[in-house]
Amino acid sequence: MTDIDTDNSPIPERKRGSGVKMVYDLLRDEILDLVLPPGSPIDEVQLAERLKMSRTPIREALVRLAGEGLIDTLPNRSTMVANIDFLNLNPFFDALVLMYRVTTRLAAQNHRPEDLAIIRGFHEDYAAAVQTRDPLTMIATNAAFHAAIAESGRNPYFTSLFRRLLDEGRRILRLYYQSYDEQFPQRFVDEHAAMIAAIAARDVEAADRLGKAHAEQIVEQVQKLFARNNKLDIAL
Amino acid sequence: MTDIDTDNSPIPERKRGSGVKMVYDLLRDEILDLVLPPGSPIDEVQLAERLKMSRTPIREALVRLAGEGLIDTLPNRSTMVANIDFLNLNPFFDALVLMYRVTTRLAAQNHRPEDLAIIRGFHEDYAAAVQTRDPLTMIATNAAFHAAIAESGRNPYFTSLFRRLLDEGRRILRLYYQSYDEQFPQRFVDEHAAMIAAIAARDVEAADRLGKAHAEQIVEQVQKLFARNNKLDIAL
DNA sequence: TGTATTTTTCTTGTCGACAAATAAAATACA
DNA sequence: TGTATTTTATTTGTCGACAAGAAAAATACA
Repeated sequence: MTDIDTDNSPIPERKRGSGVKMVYDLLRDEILDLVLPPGSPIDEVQLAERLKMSRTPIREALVRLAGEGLIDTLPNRSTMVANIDFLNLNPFFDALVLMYRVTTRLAAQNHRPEDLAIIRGFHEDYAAAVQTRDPLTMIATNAAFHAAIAESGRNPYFTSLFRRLLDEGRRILRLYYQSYDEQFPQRFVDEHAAMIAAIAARDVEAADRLGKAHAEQIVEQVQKLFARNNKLDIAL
Repeated sequence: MTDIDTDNSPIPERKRGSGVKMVYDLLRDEILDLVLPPGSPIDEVQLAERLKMSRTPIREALVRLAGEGLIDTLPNRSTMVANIDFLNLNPFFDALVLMYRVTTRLAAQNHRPEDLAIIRGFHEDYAAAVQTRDPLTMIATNAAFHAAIAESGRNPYFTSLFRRLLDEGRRILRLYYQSYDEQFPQRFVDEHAAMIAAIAARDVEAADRLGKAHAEQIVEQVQKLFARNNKLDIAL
């Protein structure tokens, strides 16, 4: 009964063609929620046994994840969850701030009425998650909120880069919420509301400004956190 | 003797692990050079026979190409070369201009001495291609030149998006050079030289300005071309 | 002749197996 | 005891095969 393998899954049958997507979604979530921390080895055979499928669909999912930079594959050797370069997050921050600006700006320009309903939906989900103080849900709904804004801007190139950055951000924020008190999320709720207002009013400049401020505020907080942690590490 | 299949390839042996990359590189080149035009069907079995390998590595290459948006995969049905939305290139142009600016700017900021040699190398390759009036090489070396600038800026997020845009640009420019006279490339050579100078001088603002002007100039030309073509199409 | 239904063909998604490449363990040797 | 070499074990990359879905062809029916 001390069996680690939890194979009482009641779904032995699976639709044709859903295999890759299933593995992809599962691994992606586990990576972004740090269930699989950076550097974790990923064993194809083990996964195949756990999900009761052959290695072929699993490999294809891994190829896709590697393309998105979520895992690293050493030729002929192991594959593992991609590491985060905490020592130099600047490229990440630069890209994040710019994409916050651009996507919010484009949303103000190009959104359609039906987009606002979706955006407001995620906004409320995030507010609810802040109330219940559930970090994982907070992080995920925050990312979904901004991804929805980007979608309404209707530039697939920006959207896909922004999605990738938000994904990476989920992993970084996960550490943030683990070690920092959670007073900021409420402020984010207010800022989100202001962004929605600017988008709805089609005020491009205001949207740009708010997106930039929102992003820089997040960056600043994360940088402050890491600066403190680094000092602690050195002190030890 | 009227056999279409050209299977007198003198390389029956192939190193382990090189299969996927080989297929990926081959298909990528053929797609970007429009040897496989947008909408072309891609048959796994046919490819497997041509390259004398099983379908497994081919499928993995296809998954990767799909992740980069170069092919579209219909579930349980065919997979084909991704189409280009000529009717609305604005998202592409917006992203392209911004990335030209950002990458050139970052290059001026973050490049190292050894980067300049690489950049100048591609610059000369491009100038040479202009002399010989070889469109395919012009397009490819132009993309390589700007990709090298992006690399020297050292922001992998921007670099990968820019690479994707340059790839897409290769396909679009391919049509440009097919139907337009080729007097512009020489002007591009001069603009490239100016960009290199600004980067070498670490003049961030000048680099930004030149990158923007260069990009907008290209966009303008392509738009002019398509406007003319559209009118012709309507006239017919 | 035109439409609906069945049959056939073709392509894809998945599987289990095998061999090459690498890492780990075991052994030999100084 | 420590290093070099062989042996074993593990894991990956590739293969050929098969069945599910969808498209095309063939047939039935009006």
